Amino acid sequence: MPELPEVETVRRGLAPALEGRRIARVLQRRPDLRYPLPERFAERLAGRRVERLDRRAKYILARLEGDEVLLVHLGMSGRFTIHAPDAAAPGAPGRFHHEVAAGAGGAPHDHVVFDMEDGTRIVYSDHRRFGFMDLIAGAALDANRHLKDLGPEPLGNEFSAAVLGDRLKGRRAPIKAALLDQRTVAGLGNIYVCEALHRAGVSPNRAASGVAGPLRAERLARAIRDVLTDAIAAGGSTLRDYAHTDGELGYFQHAFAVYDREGEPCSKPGCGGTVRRMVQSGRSTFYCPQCQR
DNA sequence: CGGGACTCCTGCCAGC
DNA sequence: TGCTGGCAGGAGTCCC
Repeated sequence: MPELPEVETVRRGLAPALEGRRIARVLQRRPDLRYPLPERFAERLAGRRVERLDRRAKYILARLEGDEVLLVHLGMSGRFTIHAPDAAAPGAPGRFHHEVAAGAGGAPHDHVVFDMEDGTRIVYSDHRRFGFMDLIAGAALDANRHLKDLGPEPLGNEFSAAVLGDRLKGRRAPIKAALLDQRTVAGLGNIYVCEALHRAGVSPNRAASGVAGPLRAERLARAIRDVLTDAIAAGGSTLRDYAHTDGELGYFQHAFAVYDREGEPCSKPGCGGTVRRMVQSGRSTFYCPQCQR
């Protein structure tokens, strides 16, 4: 379910296990995810210290010692699990067997395994393999093809009603499509676009340019910020330390107002409408035709 | 150029 | 029960 709030939750969950710690060894169990992994990927990561974990849009950026950055995108089904040394290898404290067998990191879709120097094992699995990883020089980060065209961080200072309005101006595509476009605002996906439009009372069918005026742009910008902030808060409060006991990160069910609620009554007080589902550019849109105009 | 259709991959679920 | 088609939270590429 990785949109911005889920990626942020994963980042926070991974941070204690990675920041300031050294990668002992990386096991790469296939040559590619969505794209080929970089040349000598595992070798280049072995022995490196992770200085900091950042997030940009839906990307996790692990800043490595030596000014390189490990870029991770979870795609649709990417997930990390953290395994403490004792839990994963009982009787062999702090160490794993050299071969990844049936235990942690050995499941069919466990594609990349990071063994930290302290014995913690971090496993990336991704059954649909829409996720990807790259290793980039820090200096080249802004020019990276995945990052260079991203719009503003919706929770950052650079995002405002004026900025949003400016980016919607003159665009004839439906607002739903414009918000899914990562160049407009970075980090929204299908769920939070639906939720934000519902909060803002804006029809997903409306042309983007029709939301560019100051009043609607303000309402929409606020809705975007609020819905993301609430979702991050829900992630943090639902998962102690952002991790389930089995170490899986970022997977929790939010209470959505419209997403996947076709046929249910609109939750807005006094609205009385019914949530509908339609398809826009091949993807489901959930909305209330009554209060979203 | 903006915008829409199509594409990658696997799993799951409703319906027959 | 078993098969089939549709659908899934992303985003790059191609074409008009």
